[in-house]
Amino acid sequence: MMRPTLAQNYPRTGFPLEVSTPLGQGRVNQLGGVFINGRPLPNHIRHKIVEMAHHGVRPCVISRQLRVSHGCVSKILCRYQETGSIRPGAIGGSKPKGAPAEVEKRMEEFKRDNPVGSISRLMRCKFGGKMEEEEEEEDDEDMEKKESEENERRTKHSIEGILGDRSKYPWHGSVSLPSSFNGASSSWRIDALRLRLMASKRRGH
DNA sequence: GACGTAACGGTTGAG
DNA sequence: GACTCAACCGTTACG
Repeated sequence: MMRPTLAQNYPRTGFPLEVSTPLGQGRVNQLGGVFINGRPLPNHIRHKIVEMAHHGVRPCVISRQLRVSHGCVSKILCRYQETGSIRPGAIGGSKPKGAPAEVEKRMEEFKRDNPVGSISRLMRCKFGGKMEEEEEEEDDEDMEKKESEENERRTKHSIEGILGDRSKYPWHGSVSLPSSFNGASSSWRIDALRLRLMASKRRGH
């Protein structure tokens, strides 16, 4: 798919309006929402997106209401369909160089026995021990704790700090997976391909 | 107008 | 402690 040059997107700074917060981290998207480039949306926003979708609110409405780009709404909902989790993936770090042989063997066996769908989801069911929703709820509390700790530690990097008033988003609770949710998207796999391409370019191939 | 997707720059953290 | 690399993020714009 074609894409305009970055200069078209972000003529001057390489990004849209920067929000003049004391933190100097926030940026404003086209919908007027505040975001931190490279950082996940706050958990309660992600929750809200999923819940609204669950209630039949259309993605475009969610996008406008929460002032989150529709691409992001789409991504979050697709991820939710795929994994059953609203949480962002683990950012940063490196994968272990190699899984222990036993683990690899088990994964192979598991793949053979379950030749469909997302292995990760199956793995979660098999080894995670908890049901998705239950896990999600507990994780939320955990996340909330972690978030506030995180905020104290480094408010500078938190969109919560920029958005400030969390009481604006009183919504909190568990979300059940709509049965109509089915299917998958592969949009973010492109990133992996892209990086591979970049790496091979760097190596001169 | 709504939606899915591609391409991008940025952030993060293990190694 | 500084650096690299590969994972993720949310954005915009195209189709």
